Amino acid sequence: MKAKSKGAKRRCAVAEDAFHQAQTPDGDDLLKCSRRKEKRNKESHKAMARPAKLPWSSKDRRLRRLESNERERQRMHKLNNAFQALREVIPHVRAENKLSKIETLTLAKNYIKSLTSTILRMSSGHLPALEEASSGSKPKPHGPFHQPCGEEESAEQLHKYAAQIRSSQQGS
DNA sequence: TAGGCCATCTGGTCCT
DNA sequence: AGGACCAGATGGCCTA
Repeated sequence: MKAKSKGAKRRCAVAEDAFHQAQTPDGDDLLKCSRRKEKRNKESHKAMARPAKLPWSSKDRRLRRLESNERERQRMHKLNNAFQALREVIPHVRAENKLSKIETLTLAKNYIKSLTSTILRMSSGHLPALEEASSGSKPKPHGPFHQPCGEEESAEQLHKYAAQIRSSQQGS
């Protein structure tokens, strides 16, 4: 179990940091903020040879950076929500055994493949969607249904999926 | 203690 | 022009 409060704690720290920065008129002095910022400042001195054309003051830049950070946080939260939603629709995974992101993606991929194989087998390789596409206006060039998928591959995918589930359950 | 995973920050690039 | 997206860097937490 990962520390769930970490993000919030860090977020608070950062917000506080930003607050202090906003309070202090000395805009270029980021050294007091954190070791990370200190280090990054040092490293990026060369690269930070910013063109003088930037219209913003250092205070404005800071403000815009903070706004960007917040947007990025929200974006990542949405991404994580999507990951969570994905975790919840992958069957046979115990709730307390939270899948990592990479596990979620890999498991989902194999699950989709196995379902696709099963569907193809059950429909003898003739899916309505496929027929529509072939006779209709716009054939879809991409997608799992267009991958040749025989019995062996189907079994292999199912086996792969089952093995992953087993290993993820044993790993707890 | 090393390694895995994660959240966050950051600057660059793409897109609208 | 400004927001979205991306990838790299960093540091914290947890586990073997």
